[in-house]
Amino acid sequence: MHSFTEENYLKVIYHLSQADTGTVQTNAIANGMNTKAASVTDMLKKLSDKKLIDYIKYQGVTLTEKGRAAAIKVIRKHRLWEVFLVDKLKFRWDEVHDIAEELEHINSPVLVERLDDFLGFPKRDPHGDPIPDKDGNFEPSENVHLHHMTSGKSGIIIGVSEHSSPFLIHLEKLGLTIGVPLTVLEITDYDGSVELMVGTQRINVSRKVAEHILIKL
Amino acid sequence: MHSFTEENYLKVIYHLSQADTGTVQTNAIANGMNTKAASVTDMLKKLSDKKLIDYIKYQGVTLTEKGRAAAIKVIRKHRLWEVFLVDKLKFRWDEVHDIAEELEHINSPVLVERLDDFLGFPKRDPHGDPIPDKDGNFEPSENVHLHHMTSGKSGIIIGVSEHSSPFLIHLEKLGLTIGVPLTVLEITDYDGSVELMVGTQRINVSRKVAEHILIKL
DNA sequence: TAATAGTTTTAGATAAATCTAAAAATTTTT
DNA sequence: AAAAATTTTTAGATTTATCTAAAACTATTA
Ligand SMILES: [Mn+2]
Ligand SMILES: [Mn+2]
Ligand SMILES: [Mn+2]
Ligand SMILES: [Mn+2]
Repeated sequence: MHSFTEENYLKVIYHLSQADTGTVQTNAIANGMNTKAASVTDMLKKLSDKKLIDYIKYQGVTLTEKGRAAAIKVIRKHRLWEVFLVDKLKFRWDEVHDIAEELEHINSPVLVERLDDFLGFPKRDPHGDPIPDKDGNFEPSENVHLHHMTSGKSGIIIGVSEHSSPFLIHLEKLGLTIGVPLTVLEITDYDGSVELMVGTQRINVSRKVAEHILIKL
Repeated sequence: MHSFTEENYLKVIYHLSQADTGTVQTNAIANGMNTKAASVTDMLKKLSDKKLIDYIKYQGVTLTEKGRAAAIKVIRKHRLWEVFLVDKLKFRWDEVHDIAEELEHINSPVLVERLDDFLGFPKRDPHGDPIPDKDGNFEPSENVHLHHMTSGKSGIIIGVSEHSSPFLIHLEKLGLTIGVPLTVLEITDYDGSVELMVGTQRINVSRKVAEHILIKL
């Protein structure tokens, strides 16, 4: 089995390789892991020895099929536990990420399958992220980030790409939760902030916020 | 917070100090932790520095109030998760111990309270062990081990003091599960095995098995 | 293309938890 | 109360994951 640390590295590498295509850089991983580049290099050698990543010195890394499968297993667990916490234990969507960061490392394949069954095989977690099935398959969401939309376009909020409590509480205050329909009035040239119509309300969100809201057109 | 390892040491020390009174010996801990006496000595120094145990070289250890409270928190989590696995996820009682060994280290006080609520504040786990409440209180069971009973006495099975899958599956085969009423016919002098009446069935269990069955008179 | 800036790797240390082998202390037996 | 047996502790290594500082490499800019 893989250590907690190895699993967290794999998850960070997976998410970075989703964000932009191409190889993942040492510094980006260090940032994602809240650690130093030197520590990352040490771990990259280890993950490479285990055939979880393809690694060429100075050239960045990509996940192997084995590494990708391992990363997706962890992500599946994370998202299933988040559903459990919200649906069954009545946590709010902004409270569950940190607990799921711990629960995602529990190692029992049968537990994951039983949990999935107990939850009714949910397709998405409380933040709108797709939940991989037991074979690792999921519909890669065709969603667009709010800051990439253009004036006049409409859609509904399908998810968020940041899970921190302050961010989610902020969204809630603005009434911007999953399932809410909206129309983009304008993307401001000056600061990139987005002017929205939500129901009868006119709302302005900063570019920083818009970058973490996912819209289904 | 305490590391997983520290928590496991505290739990082992707690259980050993329940088993027989007086101080707990280094070798007993080493046995319980599947480690070597030298490693235990190292850890005892660390736990002593943290004021979790009272430790005098060569004289064994006892838990401080702080140490006892920490141990009981872990035990509470272990037993609540076992109830979750059996009641909600439909695991058998012999399948849950190892998974609970991992789940017991998840660190979120609010999660434990929500879980307790979700499960309906159970008083006992699937093996009949009492579940400490959020303040650490529980009724210390006044039960007697089967091998300490005498001929003619009756009672019902209230719990088991071993949680391994082979043992529990063996009990299940004999029909000796929690809640079953029985009468002791004889404690054999020769090998300590116990002759039982369970319903209309006459059953013989070895001393080794009898040592791990708890009876409420 | 040569200097500069930025990124990544190596070298060497540290902290946690473990180990083996040997020394020290305690308990049991004669 | 010695001697023997057992238990416990120390000394010194090892493994994993981390760090800082310096060296090596790559990319950018002039
Ligand atoms: Mn999350
Ligand atoms: Mn994690
Ligand atoms: Mn158990
Ligand atoms: Mn444990």
